[in-house]
Amino acid sequence: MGAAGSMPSPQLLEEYSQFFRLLSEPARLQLLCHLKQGPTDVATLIEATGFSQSHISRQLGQLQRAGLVRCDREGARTIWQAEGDLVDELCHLVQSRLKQRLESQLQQLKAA
Amino acid sequence: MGAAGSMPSPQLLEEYSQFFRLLSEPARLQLLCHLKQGPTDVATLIEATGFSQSHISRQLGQLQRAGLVRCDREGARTIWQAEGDLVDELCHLVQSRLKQRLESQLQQLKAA
DNA sequence: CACTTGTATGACGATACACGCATAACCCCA
DNA sequence: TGGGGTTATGCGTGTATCGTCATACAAGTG
Repeated sequence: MGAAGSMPSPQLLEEYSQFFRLLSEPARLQLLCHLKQGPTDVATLIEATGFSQSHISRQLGQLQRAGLVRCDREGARTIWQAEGDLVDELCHLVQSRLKQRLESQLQQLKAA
Repeated sequence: MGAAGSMPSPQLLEEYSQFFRLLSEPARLQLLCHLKQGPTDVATLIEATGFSQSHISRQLGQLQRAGLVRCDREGARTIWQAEGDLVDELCHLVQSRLKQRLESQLQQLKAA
């Protein structure tokens, strides 16, 4: 979405939106956060989140296809871990924005 | 989602996901891109995108509530414009990731 | 090989949301 | 104040996706 004059192609817009859609689900963000703490097996994720096993498996699958997560089979178990800092950076930017916005609203209230 | 040890609160995760959900719709990204070109009235957006008037009105409403867009009433018409560079930065990060990922896959193919 | 444990997947109900149509609310100008 | 143009909203429909249950698949152990 660069400067004026350049419109991203529909395909690129589609890819952007698909990526953001991945992060639009609290369950997936929660799983990513847990994996940020370090490699984790599924049993731990189940206990930590309360989600069903099948649900977790599906969400991890989606995150894996997007390259946000990877897994190593350790015997029968599967150990999952987050891959890359992209999501952290995105969340950090969004958090700054949210903070800034709330402060702005606070100023509005004070002025009134 | 900072470093190991800090888990965002469920409320914060919810806010993140709601924000990303906004960007998970190609129609909204497309509207944002058009508004990046400069302040635009709704008729132009209708012609540029082919969406119905009601659809555009709803999407702009959502973007406005999130502070990504603002409008000035110019007589009967409403002129809309994008606000801030947050989405550009987010898209830039995602684009880098997508590029990097494709190149990696290309290397895999070359090696095989 | 049976058996246990751990993971992925098909089927399904419930829910959420995009998108258009019709219409209401709004704003300007005779 | 009434009429034409512009934007917002109630409603209906279609579709996608979450989340669960049941089940198939994989991997280790007796």
